[in-house]
Amino acid sequence: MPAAWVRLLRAHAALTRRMDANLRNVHGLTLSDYEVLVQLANADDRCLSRVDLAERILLSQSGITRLLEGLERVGLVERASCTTDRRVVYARLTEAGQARCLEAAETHLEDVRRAFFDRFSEDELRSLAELLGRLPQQAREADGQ
Amino acid sequence: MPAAWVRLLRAHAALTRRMDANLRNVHGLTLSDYEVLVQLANADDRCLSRVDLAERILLSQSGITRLLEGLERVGLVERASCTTDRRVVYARLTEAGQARCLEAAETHLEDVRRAFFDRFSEDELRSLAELLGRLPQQAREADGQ
DNA sequence: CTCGTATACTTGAGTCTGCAAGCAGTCTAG
DNA sequence: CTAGACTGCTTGCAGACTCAAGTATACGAG
Repeated sequence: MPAAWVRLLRAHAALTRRMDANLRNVHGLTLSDYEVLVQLANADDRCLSRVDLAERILLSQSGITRLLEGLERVGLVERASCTTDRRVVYARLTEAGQARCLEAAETHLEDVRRAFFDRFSEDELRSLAELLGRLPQQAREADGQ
Repeated sequence: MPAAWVRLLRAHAALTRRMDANLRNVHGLTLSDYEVLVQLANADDRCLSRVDLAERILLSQSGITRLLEGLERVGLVERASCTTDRRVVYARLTEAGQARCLEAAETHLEDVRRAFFDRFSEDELRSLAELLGRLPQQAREADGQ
């Protein structure tokens, strides 16, 4: 029987491919694009700094810069400066971004439903989440080496 | 509480980064490189076709071709032709490849131990593996849509 | 105030990967 | 036997991501 680690690798590859392909085809968004939109949609003022974003979706800072470039170009996100620290450049979700995020969520949540809710009971889902939560969730050492 | 899906994404990102970095630093191998070596080491005759390899480590065929280019260049893997079907080009683990795979395994298994065995009991590990195994494990539709 | 260090972000260069197209070998229907 | 479909592999191109270096701003010690 393949070990948990191998299955995690495969499940990740299989799921992200499927979900990314669906988001692309239906909404013209990458899975990463979508993750950024969701993070912003859930943030205070729909506004987050590059650094925060990088931490939340586990991407390097330069990755975030370039990802946002694309989203800014198509008007889903806009730049906003911080009044108290001029180094930070907020990424703010626009109205269009909010709308697109909601549309894409339908597709994505349907994928998540098929992948998770259709295969597990509520208890199983809770326990899967609990177990996965014990694995490292951050790139940097701090959280559990 | 973050859902299972989010935790899976993060755990994957955190773990692969850590493990990939270790393999690179200590042995000059990518995590993908290592996975290929392991698959070959476990295969009959230490020999596998490109297609088989692609399926096993969930990479596209072109990805495999280029990955093997690198491993061939440094002599860890060699090409071998198939007597019954001249389309297939086997990738065969060399002695050097076998040796390198064993060395790298030490580093990698230590990482796996820290990430998994130190955090879960045997029962928990079994149940994590079982739950993960119910998620799609293949890119193509067939296995569970 | 100012120098040194730390932080937020951007940019350049390079790597890894996938998709689509192409080539070569295989198989099947007629 | 042969035309057409299929399979295994490689290649051109483009995209997404990282690392390292660079710029601008902030902040603490003296």
